[in-house]
Amino acid sequence: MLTTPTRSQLDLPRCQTCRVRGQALCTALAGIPGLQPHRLSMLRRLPQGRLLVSGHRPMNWFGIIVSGVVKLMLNDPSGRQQIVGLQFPGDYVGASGAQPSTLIAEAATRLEVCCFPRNAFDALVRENATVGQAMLQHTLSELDQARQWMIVLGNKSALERVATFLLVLRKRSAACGPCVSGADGDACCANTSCAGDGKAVVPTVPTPEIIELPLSRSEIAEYLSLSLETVSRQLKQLREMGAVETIGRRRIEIRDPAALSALAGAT
Amino acid sequence: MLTTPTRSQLDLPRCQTCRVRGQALCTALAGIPGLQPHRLSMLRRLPQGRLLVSGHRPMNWFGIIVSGVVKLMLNDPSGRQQIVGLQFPGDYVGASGAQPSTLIAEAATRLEVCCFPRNAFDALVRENATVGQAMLQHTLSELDQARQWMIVLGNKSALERVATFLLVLRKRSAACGPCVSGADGDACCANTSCAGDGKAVVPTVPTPEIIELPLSRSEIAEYLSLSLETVSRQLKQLREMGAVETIGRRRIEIRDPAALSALAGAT
DNA sequence: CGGACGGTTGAGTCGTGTCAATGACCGTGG
DNA sequence: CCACGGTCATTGACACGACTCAACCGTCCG
Repeated sequence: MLTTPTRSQLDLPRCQTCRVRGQALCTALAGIPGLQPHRLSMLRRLPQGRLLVSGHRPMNWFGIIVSGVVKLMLNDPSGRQQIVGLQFPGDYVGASGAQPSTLIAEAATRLEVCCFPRNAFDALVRENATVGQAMLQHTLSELDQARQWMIVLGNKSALERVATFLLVLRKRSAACGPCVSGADGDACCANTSCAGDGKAVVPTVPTPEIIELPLSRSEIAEYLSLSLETVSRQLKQLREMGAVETIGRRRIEIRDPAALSALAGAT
Repeated sequence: MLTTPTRSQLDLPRCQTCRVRGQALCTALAGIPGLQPHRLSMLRRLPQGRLLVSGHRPMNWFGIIVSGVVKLMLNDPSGRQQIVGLQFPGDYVGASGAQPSTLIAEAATRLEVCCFPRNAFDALVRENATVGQAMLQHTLSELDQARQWMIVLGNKSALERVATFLLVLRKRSAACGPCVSGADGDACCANTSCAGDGKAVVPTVPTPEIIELPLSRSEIAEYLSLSLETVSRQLKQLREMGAVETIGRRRIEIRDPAALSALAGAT
């Protein structure tokens, strides 16, 4: 009880300051006697567009996303590609299922990933029930999310989908910082401040919230199963309704979260 | 090495003849020294329509489906319900994620479930890495399936969805018997024998394949995110195209699997 | 025999996709 | 620094697929 926290204080310098150190998996790893996760893992920086998993050749590493966003894509047999999920900081990459699916994971933005050699990680899972537990919990919660998303794809209108998407981004950004490319990290902070240029002082405007879009319009369309034209139109409508404001191509100010939430059809 | 198989031969009478004994989880459980799964679990028979999980009150047991089909439903905030997944023999019920979601599991047909007391099962997972492994593998593969289904909901036309649905049923029925209510159990066996043979023989008209529908039209509609009228129309079209034949309300003969597969847009 | 339920079929509307043109942004090179 | 091109995003006109509303039919069960 005394030794374990003390050791991690002294021996895990990178983990110490890591933005996702609260992750259950990290905790589990840190709890393994004699293991120093930061010695086993490697922090890799990857450019936007880099393929992380491409189905056929399985990765030889397992990663925890530290910053950035990963898009998971599946090949529609009819040629088109569909984005079936986004992975944010704290999520995993490379926990492939049994049968190698055609799943493709690609960096939607610049990325920092904490990578473990696959063999070593698999061994950890095999030998430490708590690590396996953490993996299982996380996977179950991803499954939940995937099923929630089915409702979005199945029952929601175009406007609701776009609103829902923005709310998801908002939630994830709040959880772990804007997690997006931009020029560099501090741009995010700068944005938050500069956004409040005091346009007409409306009663219902608290601190302006700005979220970075990790996806282009056409990627958003692929994620929401809409045409990119429709995405554009719905954004326009949200703008006209005063729920959001677009700032350039990759930035959106949420002016009225409550209205957005209502338009999303709850969730 | 000698004792273990011998003991299971002698001590696991119900597991011995169980249709889903090939399940990885069952194998893992059987491999635990000193454990006799059939002593720990209980085979429960449940009527169609029975609620297994209803979100708020978590189940106090974990189950492996032996026969029958379970539908997983989620409450669309706008009131309607959506079926987000079907669980077939060999699948699990009650491995709830961390945060209690609003997921509802209901018996779509009459059901046989092999039930373990939750506390005992959780303890098994906690203490036996192989059991946790099996759970993780299964959950990962469910996640894969859920993502595949997103393509169905997102990109496919009504006709393609219905065709896909029938093919999914066909596949699962082939894997473990028709798994459906009907009058009583032996109807299943009869079908299984039909389905098994015939491949070798004729190209165009093999042995007629009959699958039992575990869902009503309106349930199929909920699953495919279509209106029930549209489901009906698409079935009609499949009939007119000669791909299938409907037999009463809950039975379908697949006349041309290849055509059906083509109409489903592969998968 | 007659409800009641689940399923089928039809007519009309609306939302979203498609096709096509215009406009804004961004990096490049002069 | 500004002009340039390409890419990405926006906007418009139109068509089609699926939903809605509504009537009808068959089957099961009392």
